[in-house]
Amino acid sequence: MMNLEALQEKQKRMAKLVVVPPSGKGYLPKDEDIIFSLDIQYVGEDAYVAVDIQSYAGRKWGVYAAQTKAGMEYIPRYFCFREGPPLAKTIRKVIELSTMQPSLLIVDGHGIAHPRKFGVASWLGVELAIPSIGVAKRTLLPYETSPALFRGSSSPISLDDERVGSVLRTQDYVKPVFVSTGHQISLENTEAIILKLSSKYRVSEPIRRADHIARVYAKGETDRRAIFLGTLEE
DNA sequence: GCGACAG
DNA sequence: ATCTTGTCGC
Ligand SMILES: [Mg+2]
Repeated sequence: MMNLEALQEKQKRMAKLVVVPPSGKGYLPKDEDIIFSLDIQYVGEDAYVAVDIQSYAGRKWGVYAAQTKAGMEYIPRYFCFREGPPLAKTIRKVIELSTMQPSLLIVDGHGIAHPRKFGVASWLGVELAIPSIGVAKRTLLPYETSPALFRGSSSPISLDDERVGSVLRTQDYVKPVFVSTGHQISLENTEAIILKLSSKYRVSEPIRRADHIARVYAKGETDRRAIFLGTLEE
């Protein structure tokens, strides 16, 4: 196991570096901007990472996948230290090999909707100095009101009276997802982007593609729609 | 002290 | 996240 008190201090320290713009400010997507959407599947401590690449307008550039190691064991609230390192390592490699520079990262987990305002999306955004969004399927913080039952409805998630995220309904009558700023993007734009990308299902299309490829790779299989990079060393 | 707790 | 069989629905 690890020293959780030290990791907690690291989160508090790094959380001060997170940039949370007010509505109307921060990163604003343009049609040709590149979005990296990430997911990981695990086999023990082996992490099978997938990076979906598409433009904001929807042009698909493909999916890359690589195998590396989890940062540490999974402990709720310390998830950034498990999934952050393998994501960062894979993203650096994909940028190098693809020549594509992401303007935005979409992460399967929370941003600042976290007890110390430092979820994995924030960790990754700060680490790479790239705007990031956190989208989770379950919340870590309690919330008062549920959003209306229609696609696009949202309600607040707060921490000590500070707005840190939203419960967002991405499909009519379907369970909502939980979105928050990761780094350098407003909650308003975060909601708009996730809603736009979740046109068919509860989970956004690019995250679904990343999830699928990571799953295929973890099973030792392959898929012609993706580029498999093998094991990342160091 | 006990249970909950993103993926 | 993973473990697992069937089942419902497009
Ligand atoms: Mg995931």
